[in-house]
Amino acid sequence: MLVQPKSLAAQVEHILRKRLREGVYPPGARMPSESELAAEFGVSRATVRTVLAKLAAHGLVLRRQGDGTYVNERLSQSSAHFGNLWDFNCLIESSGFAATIRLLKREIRAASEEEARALALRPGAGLLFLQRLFLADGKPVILADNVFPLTLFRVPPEAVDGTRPIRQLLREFAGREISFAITEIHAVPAPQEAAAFLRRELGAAMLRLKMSFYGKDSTPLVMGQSYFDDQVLHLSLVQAW
Amino acid sequence: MLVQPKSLAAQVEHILRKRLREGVYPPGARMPSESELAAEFGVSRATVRTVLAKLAAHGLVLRRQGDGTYVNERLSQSSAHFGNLWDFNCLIESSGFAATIRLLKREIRAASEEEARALALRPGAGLLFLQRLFLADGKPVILADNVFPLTLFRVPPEAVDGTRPIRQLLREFAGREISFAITEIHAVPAPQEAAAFLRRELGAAMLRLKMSFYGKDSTPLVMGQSYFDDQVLHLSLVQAW
DNA sequence: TAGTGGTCTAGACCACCCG
DNA sequence: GGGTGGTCTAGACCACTAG
Repeated sequence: MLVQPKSLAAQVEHILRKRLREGVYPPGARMPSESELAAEFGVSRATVRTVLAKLAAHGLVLRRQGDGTYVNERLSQSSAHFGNLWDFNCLIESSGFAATIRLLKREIRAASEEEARALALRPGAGLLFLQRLFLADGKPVILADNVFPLTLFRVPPEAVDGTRPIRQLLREFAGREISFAITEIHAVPAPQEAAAFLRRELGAAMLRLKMSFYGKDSTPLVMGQSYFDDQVLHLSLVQAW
Repeated sequence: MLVQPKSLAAQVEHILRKRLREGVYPPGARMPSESELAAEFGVSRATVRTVLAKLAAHGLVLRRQGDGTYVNERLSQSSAHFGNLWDFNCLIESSGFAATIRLLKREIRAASEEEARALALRPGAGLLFLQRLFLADGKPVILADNVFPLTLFRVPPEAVDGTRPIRQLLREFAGREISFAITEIHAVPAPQEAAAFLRRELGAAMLRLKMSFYGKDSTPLVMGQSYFDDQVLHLSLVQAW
């Protein structure tokens, strides 16, 4: 039934997510039982269970002992499904817009004291600075500044494609995978630059996201500071327990 | 080794979280292997694995194939561990403050059209409205409005203790468990009421959180709108993959 | 009472990292 | 090579919900 490019569980998850997305299992509907799914895919019930547990943790489905697994019908309201808050491209696209990234600035400069501390570098170490504008259906929605340690890259920093999402950029040019991220969310009056690029009045209330991304070994990979126009793009999170 | 008040996995999780909290496994340290933990607790490796997977998903530990499981040392920076964003009491306490709730207003009124839609009621249905102020070490940090359908409660609405966290309140007075929540995060200029209670200037940039809580059967339980003073309390989220 | 999800086990094999 | 986490299985029993 299934071939093996990735794990069985990953394949099952991919198929189920696709069915949920395409409405094969419509919102509110009851899904097949664990045994039925296991039989259909030719895997053990345990494998199906790990997948369903993950989908439930992300709020896509609701499970009731003695009853069944149901498709969460309230997810249409929400954009950021737990794992795409950090990836603005995903966030924009899952809100139903077409996402594009425009590179505004690319500099190589020395790390400030704060940056050095956060990235576990010595002050003055080389950084690649990227300023980028994220557009949703052509409308500017996020202004993002990112700094990367130069030592991270396997290619000259000029070769780094600034129009890629961060995850891809790290994978492709640094051979690194993001393992976790810490995001701090603040409300601030729009500074001049953000107001200009996002077409808001100076001082208007805006969201500012300060993110740090780390690798598997807990190495700091990237820092970022972003201004987010929540009038166009809504920041909404699903949490499940 | 373990008695059975809850599931084995829940007990193991409780013990490991406690050890992490108390520094038995200090930040950055390598934890015992799955087999060692399984032997210590007298459970199968599979049971240990489900627990470690959960801790990893919440960002508490990092796992590396062929190497080991390590305590995430960057979590001290973060307050909201993606499971307590919705519970302001937890959020305040895990930021290191003492949390108290002050009940400002308690009303019984009819549902507006928007409220009725969101709570799946007919317009004009009875609601319990609570306005509450959350204090961190005595300083006001969150102003929260909540509306509950009156039909939810098993006791007269006057008997509902307005100084409890929402989860407890629903459990105790309605016999309901929260299954998931959807939170929308905006930056807005502080309205008069919020500015007054949170001691900020009128129009200052503030976070507004609009939350909806749902039960296992996807029933809407509560709606809330909260103003959050992010100058005292930081809103920071950990995400892991 | 039948069927569902919830829990747990024992064991197997693999992929990976390190010394 | 030895130990680690990653994957998967087959089967058992329990707790719960519905009809």
